[in-house]
Amino acid sequence: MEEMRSTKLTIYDIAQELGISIATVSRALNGKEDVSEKTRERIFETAKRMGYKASKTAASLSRKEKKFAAIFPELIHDYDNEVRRGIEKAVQELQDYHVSVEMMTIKNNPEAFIEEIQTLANKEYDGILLIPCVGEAKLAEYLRQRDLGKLAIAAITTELAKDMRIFMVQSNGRVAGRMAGELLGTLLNPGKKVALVTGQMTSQVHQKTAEGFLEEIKVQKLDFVGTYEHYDQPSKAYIMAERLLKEHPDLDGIYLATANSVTFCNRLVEMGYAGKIKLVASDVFPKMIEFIKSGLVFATIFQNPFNQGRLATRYLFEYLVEGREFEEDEVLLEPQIVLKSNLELYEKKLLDVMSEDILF
Amino acid sequence: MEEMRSTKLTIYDIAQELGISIATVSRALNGKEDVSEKTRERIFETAKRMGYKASKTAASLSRKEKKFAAIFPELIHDYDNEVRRGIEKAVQELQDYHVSVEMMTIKNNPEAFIEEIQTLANKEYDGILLIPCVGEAKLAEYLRQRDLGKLAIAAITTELAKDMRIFMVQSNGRVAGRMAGELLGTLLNPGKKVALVTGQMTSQVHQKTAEGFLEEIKVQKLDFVGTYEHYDQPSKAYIMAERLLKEHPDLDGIYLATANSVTFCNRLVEMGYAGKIKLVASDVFPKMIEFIKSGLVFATIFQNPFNQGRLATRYLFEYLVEGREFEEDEVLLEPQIVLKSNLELYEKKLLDVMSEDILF
DNA sequence: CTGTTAGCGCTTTCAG
DNA sequence: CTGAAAGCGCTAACAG
Repeated sequence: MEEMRSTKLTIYDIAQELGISIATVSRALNGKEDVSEKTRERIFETAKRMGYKASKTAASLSRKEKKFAAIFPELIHDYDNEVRRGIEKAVQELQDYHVSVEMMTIKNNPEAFIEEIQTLANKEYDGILLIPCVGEAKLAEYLRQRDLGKLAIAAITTELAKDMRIFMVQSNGRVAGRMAGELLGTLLNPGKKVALVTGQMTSQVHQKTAEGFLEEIKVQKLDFVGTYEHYDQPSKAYIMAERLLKEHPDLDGIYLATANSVTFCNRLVEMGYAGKIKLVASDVFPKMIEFIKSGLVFATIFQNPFNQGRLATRYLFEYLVEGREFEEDEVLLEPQIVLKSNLELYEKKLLDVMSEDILF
Repeated sequence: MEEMRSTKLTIYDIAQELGISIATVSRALNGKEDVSEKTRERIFETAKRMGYKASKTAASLSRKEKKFAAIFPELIHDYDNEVRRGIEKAVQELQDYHVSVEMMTIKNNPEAFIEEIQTLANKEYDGILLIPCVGEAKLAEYLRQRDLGKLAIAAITTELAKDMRIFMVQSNGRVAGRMAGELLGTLLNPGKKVALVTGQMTSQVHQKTAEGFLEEIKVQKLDFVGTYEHYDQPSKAYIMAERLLKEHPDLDGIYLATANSVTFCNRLVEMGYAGKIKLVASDVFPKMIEFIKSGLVFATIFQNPFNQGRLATRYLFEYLVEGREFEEDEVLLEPQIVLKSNLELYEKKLLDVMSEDILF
């Protein structure tokens, strides 16, 4: 029978307790300059003692607008699109909290990205949401050399030095890899041959995914024949499918660890391997839905890009507005298994812009 | 480069446009009595035309508190506990929105429940969150006979007549059943014998789960030997395990569609069937985690009770405060597959009270 | 470094 | 049925 909300304690109360003005209390609590260290301490102490909880609603009613920008690369992938939808969802949820988020599309190279970021920093933006572009390593390097002022960067599956970002949101690659391994293990008897097909191993997520996969492959006692990288380029994927099957014509299973595997799959079908090789893939996008329906792909590991976008936006807000601290610099989302039997739920998700994942 | 937030349009603007007071606009927009049909219409029309969006933050700053209660049965299950945590999470998220949620624990029978509900209705509560008690059918019947005034009921996996509740939140039983069927199908060759073990088939969720399972079993060409109900009673579950294996000593797989299957599993192990029969189960709770780790259970279908509680609370709030309409009377959450390889994520979830599922 | 004051957008008495 | 006015809790100038 516990009450879950006490009668509201306000800055007014704590000001009164201390015999000072509410303005000072507000300043202190929000970490503004211009408050003596001594009173600041007293304020924090009493706030804590009295059990004060700030009202976000009241705050955002008077606060000046926080400006965010989300930077997307041109030539948007299904993945980016989902991230974008997630950000839009978060914006909608935050609409009463006095934040604006500008979506911008930039040339897909680190130079263009760094310039845009610099510009935003100068334009007094408060925070930016960074979606992966090619050449992440370079971007990270450029970033070090710039003065971004107080601009806060939230990375979505993008590698940056830890001190250059507030946090990074991404899928739990290691677990995703293990899941793929376990699924192939249940599909195939011990000793069967499996390969890993991926985009670029330079990326940390892909590396972790690969690690998890290899780990599990060992547990499942499958025979690992090698990793094949196609750098997310359709032409390479095409050729690579041929090479892989030439080198291992008796291959039994493949884990397609990158979302950009359509070309690869198509080539597989052309070569008559449909149904002969067990496939576990990554992500859910229109073409993948078809592959699963047709039975070409047995399962896919959903990495929830929508939630990646949504969470990143929300966390950035909490960091900037509520002063939330992030001990864990990496926020890992749980990958989910999608089979034919639950495919419809994800199919719906892609279509349904208003989908209620609840994140809230 | 679109701005995602326009400069705020307030009731003040629409009052001015119409040459009336903001009070009237507020009343009309909130569906209060005491506004002539004519002005109400004009107000709605202009609000729409001007693209007015109410500010929830401003509203909840002045609104009087909404009172909710969540009614739990005594002798709480793991399931209830998770639901409870979800509700608490939602309350925390809504803390600035001027709602209070009282958690109450009631004897586990429909009579006690109906009395409590009636009491709450008289005490001017605005809404209640209903967690399943035994004898749901009776509760539904009793409910019809009472005058609950304006009390809004949100059901969590509880069957009520549609006009007696605002909505019901539950897991997508049909899909869960299909998923279990597909998993058994990949584990077992066509023609193998499988059984369904469940709690009570009277409940709608269980029925749908069973339907989905049977449907998929057919697709997988497995041999279905029958449904076994143990009414969630440990003693029955114990005996039933024996009966099932006596009737089908050559059984190959079982889908344990109810969370209360620990006794059943234990008996299975005692009888020496561990490893001989493939098991797919339901939900994730401490004991189930052990079963999966040990390999006794291959997979379990997570039904996300935490999110059921969280969503229900949030939706009730949206209904009561924001006037949200629910075309879909049933809100179905997506079941998730938990294997050994991703178990750690769910294990963590159970422990981590503050887990960020985002739902939000 | 600190206090005063004017709102933010809305709901709710209290008077008509 | 409608309007005036007093806040809800907080922030942001503006004065000290």
